[in-house]
Amino acid sequence: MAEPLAKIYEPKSIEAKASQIWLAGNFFAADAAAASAKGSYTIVIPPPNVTAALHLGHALNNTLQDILIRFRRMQQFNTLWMPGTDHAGIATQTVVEKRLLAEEGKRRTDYERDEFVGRVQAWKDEYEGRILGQLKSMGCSCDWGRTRFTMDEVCAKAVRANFFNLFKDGLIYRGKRLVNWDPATQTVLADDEVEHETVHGHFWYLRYPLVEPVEIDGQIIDHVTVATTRPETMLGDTAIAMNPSDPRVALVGKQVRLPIVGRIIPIIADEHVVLPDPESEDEKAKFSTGFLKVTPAHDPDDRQIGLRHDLEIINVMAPDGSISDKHGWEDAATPEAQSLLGMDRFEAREAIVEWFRTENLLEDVREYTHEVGHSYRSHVPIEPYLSDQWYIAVKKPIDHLAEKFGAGLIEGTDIPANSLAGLALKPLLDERLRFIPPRYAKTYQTWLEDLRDWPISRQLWWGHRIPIWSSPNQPKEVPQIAVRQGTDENGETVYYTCLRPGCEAIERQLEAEGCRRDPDVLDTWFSSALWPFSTLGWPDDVPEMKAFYPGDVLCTAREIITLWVSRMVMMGQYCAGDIPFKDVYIHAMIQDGQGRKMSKSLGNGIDPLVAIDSHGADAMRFTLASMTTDTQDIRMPVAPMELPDGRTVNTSPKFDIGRNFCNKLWNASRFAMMNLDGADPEKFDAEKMDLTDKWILSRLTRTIIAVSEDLEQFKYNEPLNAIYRFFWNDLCDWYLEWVKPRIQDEEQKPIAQNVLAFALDQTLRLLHPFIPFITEGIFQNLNSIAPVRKLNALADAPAAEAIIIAQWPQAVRSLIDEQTERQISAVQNCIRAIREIRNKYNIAPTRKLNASAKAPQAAADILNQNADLIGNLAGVEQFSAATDMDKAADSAAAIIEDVQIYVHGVIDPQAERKRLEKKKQQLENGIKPLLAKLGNENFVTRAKPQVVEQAGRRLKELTEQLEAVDKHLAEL
RNA sequence: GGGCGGUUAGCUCAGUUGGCUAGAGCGCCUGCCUUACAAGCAGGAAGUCAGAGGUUCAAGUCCUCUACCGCCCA
Repeated sequence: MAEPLAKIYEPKSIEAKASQIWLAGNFFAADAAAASAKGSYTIVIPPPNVTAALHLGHALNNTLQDILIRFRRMQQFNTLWMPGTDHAGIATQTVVEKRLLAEEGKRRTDYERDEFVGRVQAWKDEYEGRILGQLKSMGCSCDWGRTRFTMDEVCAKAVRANFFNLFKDGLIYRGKRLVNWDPATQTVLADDEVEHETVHGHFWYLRYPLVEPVEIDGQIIDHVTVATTRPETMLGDTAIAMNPSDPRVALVGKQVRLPIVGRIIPIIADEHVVLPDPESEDEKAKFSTGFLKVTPAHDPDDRQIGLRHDLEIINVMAPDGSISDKHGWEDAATPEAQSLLGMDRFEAREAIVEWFRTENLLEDVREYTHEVGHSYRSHVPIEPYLSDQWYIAVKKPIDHLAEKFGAGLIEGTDIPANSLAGLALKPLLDERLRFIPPRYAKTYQTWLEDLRDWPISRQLWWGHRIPIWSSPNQPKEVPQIAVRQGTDENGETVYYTCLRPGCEAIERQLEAEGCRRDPDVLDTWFSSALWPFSTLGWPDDVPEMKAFYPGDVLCTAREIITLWVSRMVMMGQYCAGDIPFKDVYIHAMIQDGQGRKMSKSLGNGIDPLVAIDSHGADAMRFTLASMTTDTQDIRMPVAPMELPDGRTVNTSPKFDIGRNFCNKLWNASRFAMMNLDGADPEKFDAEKMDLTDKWILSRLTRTIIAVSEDLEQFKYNEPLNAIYRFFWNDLCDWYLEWVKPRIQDEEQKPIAQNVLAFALDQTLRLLHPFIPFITEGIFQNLNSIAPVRKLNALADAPAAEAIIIAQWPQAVRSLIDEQTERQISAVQNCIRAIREIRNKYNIAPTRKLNASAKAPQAAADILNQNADLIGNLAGVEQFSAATDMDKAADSAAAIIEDVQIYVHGVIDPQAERKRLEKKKQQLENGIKPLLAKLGNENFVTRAKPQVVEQAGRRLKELTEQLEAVDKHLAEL
């Protein structure tokens, strides 16, 4: 026999107790060999970054996943929730670099590569531990024994295998492109790692002198004026472009002497140049001078112009964004140019503008607001930078996949069905991949349709090192390697060799032969893309792949749809031959009370562990789930609160919702169990159930149906609301109150006990996915007090050693009893009416009253039959109803539908008049629109007949009630 | 610039295929420490459904436009 429930609900102790039970039972573990008639159900966790501890958004994300996995586990699927963390290349390296600089004053380059990686590894170990600890505190029922990390051996093997396959299929290539360069972290970024921010900047109008003045329409022109937002790039200008339809087109072919540098550059004609038009709505035309400085090394558009006109490419910056003549700028000969070397790009901007001003070559400065790309990690402006990078060809057909996935372009796109982009797009179009809510499918589709090749190399030290060795000499081909020929930065022939995983001997041999391994690492998303199967052991032939792949649902935030979801689908198809999940559930973003993102810098974040300390893990989960609808934001007011241990920390008063609910559940369960002593299922007789028993079982059944259907559809707020209403408003407010006297009655007791035990059991099971700890704790006690919960042949709650593996409630539809529900509803209305009168007349709760009711025969019968129910909850001693009941002169009256309730001996004419006048007003308000409707011939002839009939019936009812009210008023 | 959300009670939000008097929690007001629960119980007040127009017998719900707030993408 377990201890009875503690008097006070204490989340901490119940959390510890439940965790212990789950751990001891090994209930989270998934067995690839297990047979389940239902099949398997798999979720892979979106691996949190090891950059930092989890925030409330993660708490939401993982709560929702845990709800799904616990629901399916109770439905007896073979469930796997795969946990793990992500190495988050650039993000983690950046935070560690910042910390090293702050704490030790050292930069990355002050360390050897291995040493630095070791420091990041230490950070990772610390945060991985914290993150997994947070997840466990939240109650996440992940299979912890399978915990993976994107850079561990198992995942690394998958990365190597996939890279090799892509390379062998010719999908990985070396390309020289203008990349999104982050000068702060000194790495290339993919397009979607660039954030566009509005910047209040300027257009500077710079005069470039012509080598020889030109006469156009009698005017001598000795210079052209270019408008630029980035004057510092002028050092790398290699042409001036103008639109061929510009009236000054005679200038084409002339030459300009580039200020500061002295470089002689041509004026060329290119359609790209926007003609000036000060009146134009188009910003570009408004600010344009008609002359465009062309800097192919530092601007994507200029790069295109440069390619069209075969212009020289002069890179004037070092990788850190400072002005440099060491990276492709060879004519920095003038003292002015020399003086700029080494300056940061923004310092150089100022210096150059100042130079133009002093030289009287600065024609104008105009304010200009525009969007500028910034690094999503370092937040510095992106520098378009020409460099060699590894790319994945996303729209290239893959011949050997044509048979499986089809070939040719997907209709309406330029995407071959058997290209990587096609592999990701097709399942959506075929409706095999589904987004919830559906609107997010568009984000996914548009992104894939506009996709460009994916740059995968990153100039970082923290990540999967690119498995390519290069050499000027062609290596000997063996089956474990793939070789491609290319040209290096200097145009020399180079052989790129890629190796399968597990060929360390060959690697050493290649290096001994002088092959150099690529120093770069892979984009983090390259390994994340493999997560749904790398974690299971792909590419090895393991039982886990057969048992748990493809998975079922991915649960994530919308910002990650393009970065991650798309790439998982792509690689799932390419590597494992199938999509990694059927459903993508996109949940809301958590904001603070003012609708701002939670962030460290604003100090408005909430640590899940703090919420657990302040309110309990179940309370946090309850609140998060109850706020989850399909909207895209959740506002969570943030307020500091003092914890028992003295810390003042951010939490949210919103968690009160969950805590109050848990407290209620605790107390109601405690009360129920206090009364379940000696409960014996053998003594249950369905024939002896009273109206309240049948009613609560009917309500319970409806709740089971609703909750099950809602969870199938990834709804969270609705099922929780349904249980809330059932548990609090039906079970606690009414059934428990009605049970109290029955427990004292030996005849009634066995019936009430069994129904109560069953209802409590089912309520706990329905709640378990949402609030696992408290339900487990109570369930254990219930197992001791009433080990068998069943209602003979009517319904069964199969026993289980723990609720986490208990069978999900089965709806017995025959228990739904509409007549009973209507009858109880009439009884409740009667009770409420009497309570209202008690309240209005300020009658002490202890004072017993007499009451009567005038009602139609059927209603009168019900009320008479259930007079004790009314008596118990309304404090009424004598009650009787009849069709011809007279209203005693000293009684207060209430009119509810076709029933009139009289409460005797309490009349206060003034108060009574007030009440009745109010009721009259309400009735008139209801009657008015009905009269208008029914007086409208269009309504009567065109609305559905049952609607018209209903309105007529309603009008009759309300009119009768109004007559009754008038009668009572007259009698006062 | 393209796309997507939101605007309903003081606050935070529900509201399905258009159809009885638009709901909940918190807060507020009144009365209760009633032997499960004051983190509670009983009762109550509170809404021009952002604005304008349209479709319809009927619009919080469908359509168009406007305003404000926010997100994603370029």
